[in-house]
Amino acid sequence: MRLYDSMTQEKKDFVPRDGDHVTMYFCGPTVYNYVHIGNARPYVVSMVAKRYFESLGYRVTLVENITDIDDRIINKGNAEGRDYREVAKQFADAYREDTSRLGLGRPDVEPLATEHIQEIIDLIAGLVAEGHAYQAGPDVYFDVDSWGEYGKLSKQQVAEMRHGARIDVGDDKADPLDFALWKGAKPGEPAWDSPWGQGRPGWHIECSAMSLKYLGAGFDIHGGGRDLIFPHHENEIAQSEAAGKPFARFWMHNGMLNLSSEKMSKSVGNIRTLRSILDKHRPEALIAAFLGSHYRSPLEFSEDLLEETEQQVDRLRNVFRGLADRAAGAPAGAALTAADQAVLDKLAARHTAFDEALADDLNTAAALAEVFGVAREVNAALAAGELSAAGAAAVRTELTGVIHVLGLDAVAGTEDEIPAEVVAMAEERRAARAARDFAKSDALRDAIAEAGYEVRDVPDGFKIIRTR
RNA sequence: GGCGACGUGGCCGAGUGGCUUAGGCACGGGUCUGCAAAACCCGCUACACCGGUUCAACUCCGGUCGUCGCCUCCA
Repeated sequence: MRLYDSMTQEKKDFVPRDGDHVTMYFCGPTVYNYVHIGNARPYVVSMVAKRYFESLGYRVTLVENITDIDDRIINKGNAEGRDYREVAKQFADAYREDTSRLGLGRPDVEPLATEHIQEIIDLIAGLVAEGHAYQAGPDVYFDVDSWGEYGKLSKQQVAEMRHGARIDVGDDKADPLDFALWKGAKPGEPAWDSPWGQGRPGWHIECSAMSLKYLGAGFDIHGGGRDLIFPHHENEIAQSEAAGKPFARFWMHNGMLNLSSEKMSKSVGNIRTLRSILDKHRPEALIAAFLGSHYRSPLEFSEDLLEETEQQVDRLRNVFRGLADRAAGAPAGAALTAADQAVLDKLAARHTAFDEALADDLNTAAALAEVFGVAREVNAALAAGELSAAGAAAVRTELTGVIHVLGLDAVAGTEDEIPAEVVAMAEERRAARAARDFAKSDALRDAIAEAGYEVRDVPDGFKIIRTR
């Protein structure tokens, strides 16, 4: 596979450090509020990347942290008169709940910063001992000047950065670029004991400590949003490598989401939370919206986009419905016909193209196009009656595997639970149609639609499907 | 100012030096249907602008215009 690396700014052949084992770390959210849809993109990208690697036969360990100690969490707690832990717990739970609704499973490890204070302290102590960090008052800072490679990821010139840098009043930094590894606690703030007194970890250090703990030095892929390149990832590299730990081998950054017309602002109402989207749209539609463009491109996010992808997933769902109907009652061990084989051959070619698309820097948009190509070919074969029951079953099995990689498993689900009253209305409608009472028939169809279902007339009767 | 993206047909969005009609959505015309829906078939077909390189550029190079992200907390 070829994977773009933000460090070298080019696509490189990806070969895991450990043979058949891929190690990945993605920066997760700081849980001071419900996560917004922007937070969902790296989540989806990482889970799809994991599935792709697994489809290639690799074993994958994906670590995605949850930052549960941070100024914003503390501030929120203070503002609401609650303990910061309560705030962090509430939104960490909400984050897991919201992302789980996407149906992509969970990362293998989801470490919390507050459960790795010792690892963080050990890492900082090492940096202090090596002369890469220093204590200043109650705080400990990383000495940027001591690390010659600072700026190598963001391509920022240290001298340039100093120009525009601001020094916060009250800081004891020796250099405006130095960043906090450990923040001394002010009265009333959450704190842990450390060699430098009571305090809490700075933001960047947790990711270094936890990625190195779970994946070891020189792990394969570190990902996150583009906006994390500076300072977050730059700092992670500096503090990790200065501590003698080679860091990530590939840097994978996803593009930002733009909210059309609605600028993401701090004012609470403007933020599009993941849960608000999922309350209104099926998770597959959101996933399709993300996968429809390349992960590195900025994505214009809108209601129109979601409505379009709702149509797309409906299309895929219809393929599976058609396949399931055709495959029903397939006799075990039935031989495939030549026509079946022709369809399977086309599918195999699409599958190859699908894999090749993903092998090129995870080009999900091109991969998805192949899936739609299959949809057209399969529908055509179905319409022409060229697929036997056994053939349809074989196609369905193969196609299910393909869409699984993209996390679109839900479109393969064809088992809609239809309420008895809806079925009764459909039966009544059938009778009305048989009696050529089309006014009544149409009224019943409207009533069924009202109930959230769609009735389709098929040769031997009707078919009911759930709409949203 | 520094770093980095990007400008593709009605919309979204891949991609490549000389056939990809990418794909989806929307739209128009058909087939099917009592009418629909779904599905299939057909159609609509682009590459911001100006130069240059080349037998050949949407694709390479240079410039112009425009949009955007980061440089401060941020997925």
